[in-house]
Amino acid sequence: MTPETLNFFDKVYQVAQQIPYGRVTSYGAIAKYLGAPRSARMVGYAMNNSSEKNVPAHRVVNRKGLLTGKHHFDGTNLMQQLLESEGVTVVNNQIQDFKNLFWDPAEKTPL
DNA sequence: GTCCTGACAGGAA
DNA sequence: CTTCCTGCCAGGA
Repeated sequence: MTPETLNFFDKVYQVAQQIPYGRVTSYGAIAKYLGAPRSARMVGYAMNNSSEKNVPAHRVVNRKGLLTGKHHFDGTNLMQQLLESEGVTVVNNQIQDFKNLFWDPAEKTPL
């Protein structure tokens, strides 16, 4: 693992921590923001180790607003619970009104 | 060293 | 609108 890789992972965590309460973003958006638009998968991979970090991984979903990473949380619907507790509506593992709740780290779009 | 896998994304059919 | 296929990059066997 190269130092650059460690930096990338660390950056991912930092960006994820910037996600506002009740907002969500995508792996690709984070990757693109870090200058690695082709490394969206690496963002998800980094999130795998986010358990030890203080990172709201539940606010990061794929571009369709689908909770693809819910299986990596303890419970079956823990990720959905966390989101709904923040006011985000989730139906069938999919975030409703995803486009409106989407938060681009580059744009930092306000609600 | 090769091969397989994965919390993705984008485009095509 | 949905489903399928390809490209990417890092890690583990």
